[in-house]
Amino acid sequence: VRATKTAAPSTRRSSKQREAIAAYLETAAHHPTAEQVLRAVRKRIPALGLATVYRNLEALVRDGHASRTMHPEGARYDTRVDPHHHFTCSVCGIVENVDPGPQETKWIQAFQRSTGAAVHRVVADIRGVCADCRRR
Amino acid sequence: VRATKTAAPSTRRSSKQREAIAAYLETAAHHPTAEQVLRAVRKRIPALGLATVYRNLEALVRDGHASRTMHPEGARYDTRVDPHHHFTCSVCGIVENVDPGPQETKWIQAFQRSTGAAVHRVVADIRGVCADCRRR
DNA sequence: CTGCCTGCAAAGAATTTGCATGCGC
DNA sequence: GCGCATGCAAATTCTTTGCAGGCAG
Repeated sequence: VRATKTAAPSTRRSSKQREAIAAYLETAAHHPTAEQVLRAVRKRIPALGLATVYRNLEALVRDGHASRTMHPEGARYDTRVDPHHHFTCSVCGIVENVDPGPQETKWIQAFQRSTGAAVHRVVADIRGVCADCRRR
Repeated sequence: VRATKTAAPSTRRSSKQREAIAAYLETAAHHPTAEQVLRAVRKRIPALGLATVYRNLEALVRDGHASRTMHPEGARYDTRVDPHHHFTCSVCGIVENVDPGPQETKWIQAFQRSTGAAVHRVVADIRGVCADCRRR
């Protein structure tokens, strides 16, 4: 019986839980919350605990395999770790990835020049109505 | 004794709490959290309750006098309600407002044209190191 | 074996809500 | 006087942590 400190799992060991969570995140396009990951992965591993989901998501983020973004409703996870943005439709609630554009790069470069700051990362939260919802 | 439902205060009535909270937010440049607003305003109104702060901040946001942005550490409030962005220095933690630039407008226009979506709002979360911290 | 990882439950942290009281009108 | 906003405390929600046992290596 020794001191414990149940932090995020390291990358050393595999477990079917870890693999299932990572696999689900790969296929999930909707930037799921931890709750949604739990419900989805429980279809394959019914005994899965929420704490395990959080611990593994934390590890995935720490190791650069996923990213975590804050929404008003809570944290959302995503396997895209390269620079990109999010578009949220205020009608249907869908969250889509948006690639950076050349105009955006120029904008950031101008910002760096004028302020003297060094920019490491830009995440834009774009809100509006998606094409599908506009048609209705 | 009647049914109650303590929601955000309406705009009809004034209270010194409400005014003090709004006034502080006007002068606060650091995009304070609810906790920080509480501590600051308590210097003038020691009995101020945290729930009152939350309720009034909610009302200010609802009425378009303030905006709420999610940071990994929690919600932050700001009196700027026109389009703008946030730059967070990862060294000193300061949060600064960033005005939209012409390049950014072009970027969003290109996004709307290519996707067919209608964009209502864009908030960029820019992370990096500010000029002051870079000099050290 | 040995210790990392899991599941469950309890602890924390942030935010919201219920109620009785008091202030603004 | 009436009713809305406040203050306090309890309730919620989201996330993290403590343990004991099981599985991977």
